Amino acid sequence: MATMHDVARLAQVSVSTVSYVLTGARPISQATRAKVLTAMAELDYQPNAMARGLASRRSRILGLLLPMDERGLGATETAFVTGAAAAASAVGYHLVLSPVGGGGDLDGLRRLASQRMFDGVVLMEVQLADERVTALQQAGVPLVLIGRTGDTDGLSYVDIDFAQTVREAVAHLVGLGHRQIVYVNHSAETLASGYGPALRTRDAFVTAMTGHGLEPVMIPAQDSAAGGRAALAAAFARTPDLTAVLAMNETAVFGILGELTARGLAVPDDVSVVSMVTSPQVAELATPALTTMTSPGSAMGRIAIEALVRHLDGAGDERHQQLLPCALEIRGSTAAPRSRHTDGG
Amino acid sequence: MATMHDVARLAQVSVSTVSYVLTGARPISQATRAKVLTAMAELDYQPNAMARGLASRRSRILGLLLPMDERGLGATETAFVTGAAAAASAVGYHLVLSPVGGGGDLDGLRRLASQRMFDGVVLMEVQLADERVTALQQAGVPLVLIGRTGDTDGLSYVDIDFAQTVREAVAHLVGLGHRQIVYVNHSAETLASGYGPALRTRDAFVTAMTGHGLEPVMIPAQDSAAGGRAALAAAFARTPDLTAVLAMNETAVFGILGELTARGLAVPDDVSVVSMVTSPQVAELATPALTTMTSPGSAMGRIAIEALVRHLDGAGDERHQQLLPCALEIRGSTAAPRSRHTDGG
DNA sequence: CCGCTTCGTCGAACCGCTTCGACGACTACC
DNA sequence: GGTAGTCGTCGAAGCGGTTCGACGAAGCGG
Repeated sequence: MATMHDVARLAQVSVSTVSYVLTGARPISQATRAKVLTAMAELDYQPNAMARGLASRRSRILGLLLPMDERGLGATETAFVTGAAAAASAVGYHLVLSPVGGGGDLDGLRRLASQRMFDGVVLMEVQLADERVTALQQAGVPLVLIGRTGDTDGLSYVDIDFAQTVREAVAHLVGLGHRQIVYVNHSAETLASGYGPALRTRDAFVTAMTGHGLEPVMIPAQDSAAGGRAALAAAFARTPDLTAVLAMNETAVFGILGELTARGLAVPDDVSVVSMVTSPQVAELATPALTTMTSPGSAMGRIAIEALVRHLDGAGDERHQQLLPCALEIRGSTAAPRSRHTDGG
Repeated sequence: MATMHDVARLAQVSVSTVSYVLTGARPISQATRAKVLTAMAELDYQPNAMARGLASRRSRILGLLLPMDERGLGATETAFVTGAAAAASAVGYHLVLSPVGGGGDLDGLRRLASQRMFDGVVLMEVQLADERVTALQQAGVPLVLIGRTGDTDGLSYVDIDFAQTVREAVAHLVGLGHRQIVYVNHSAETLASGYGPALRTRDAFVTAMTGHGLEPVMIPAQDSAAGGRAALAAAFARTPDLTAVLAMNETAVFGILGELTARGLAVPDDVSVVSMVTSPQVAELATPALTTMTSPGSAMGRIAIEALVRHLDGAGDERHQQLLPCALEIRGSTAAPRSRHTDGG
């Protein structure tokens, strides 16, 4: 491995000159620059990342903190992670995937932050009240959240615009003529734990339905196919003439579809289904393919990283707060309701 | 941020003594150790990762090189990545997710390797003939492959035992009484490009079927639901009385299921389906849930990292070569064939 | 009681880069 | 033509650790 000294010697200049050629921190004449560049090429020189990081106090490494308690990432999260990795790589940063124990491991987090390995971090799966955020802030690490806390004062975040997403989804169904729409949310425990997406979509659903003069019927469901089945059964018990299901639960939605088929109901002729915050790949797995509110997973990853890097490179300490809506993608699982009951109620 | 000097001053010892307390490279008396530890606690000292990396020439960072050309990772790859991240974190290493341009970007790879940022790397999606492997070897980076090249001499790798996996899958179907089994593989282009899993399962399928005295019928399919549909149509054209499908293509298998339903055929009563190298989460999305050869994604990630770290920490330069079979998990998509043709040919 | 190890600690030399102050050589302006 | 800036370059001092050689104090066999 050639070092800067080797390059300097070969080019007959000082080390600092080599450094300035590399960083552009000071002007260098064309002639000198050429000499140095030639020497670098000849020696196949690559700057040592650790040395650079130590001297400049910038590691050019970003941390992606993800909770590891869950049983694996969903398609949306995966898209987010790869989008973030690609974006980081594109701007010359490295991205460390750092699984952190869910919640309890605050000390571990602080230790991580104090090692000065990360120039900044992206924190995933933020809860409404999240002590990790304050821990990280106190450690002085530049921070971008995915999701957001209740109080976002002085914080940078990127999140899904759940209100807008739900509004559009409901508008789509109502526009098709649906009146009996049931919302299948995450489980009651998840709601109770303060999981932002579940709470925000719940509120948004109530608002949207009420706005259309309709009754907001909501059913919780476990994150599993069985949970979806059970939820659909519960939905029919409560609203026998439902014609549409809005689901917030990638896993449960397939159970819903299965249960629908088992009951001899066709999608979309008897019941329309919209799956929210869902990736196209998953949507295509169903037959018919699911109409979804497509999650901007990869874009969110990119935007989060770009915001973080902008904050690091630029001197400004502006906060980046952005909400991204999910895009309605109409596939085969939604249609006008078959006029079973023309006007009853 | 307190430094080692601060700790040394407070504990009234030299910096090197503090270092020895930390690394254990030399014996330190109980009394001194206690003084140092107390000082560290008082100052809330955390060693600087960059400085340590520079001085020790060990960054404690591992690279996970994944091709970024594809449209996102599947569930199996995701499990692999998270498994690797968890394993790295457990042994005190960091894991950098490094998307590298597929194939052509050899120079970028070399540059990456020369930066000495990674103590070692895990290379995913290895092709049968993969120049990235030699590039990395020449750069002198400790390396573990996921998948394997044609010639694995002197290389460490972890891969799926495709031969064993296919043998078990076929045995399962044959054991149920199936005789007309069609194998749906990846696309012809993928085969032609030298994609190991596709080639190895192809060969294994021929061997397994021939071993049972059966004819190995194989159909390629694009990696999409539509591809699965087309493949199934082709399969029926070629083998009208097929009773079982063995699929090597997580995406296509859902198209196959859809097409089966469209043709009025029930799973598993009319046609049994086994999906290979598939995660349980995906299996549960289908109705009925798919019988799979479950991919050991997370375990592979863990094993790869552990092998790499063992190689780094231990002095030994033994190679780690390991094949992991997929486990047969019987769910609802396989059953004995309905005796449509009792014995016909 | 002497010479030899072993133990515990220190000081100093790096690791390979960035960055600051200094300085000679020009250019520019009055 | 003297003074004041720029420009281009150099030397040296870090950045915060690790690690090696050295050395005094014990411990030990003869």
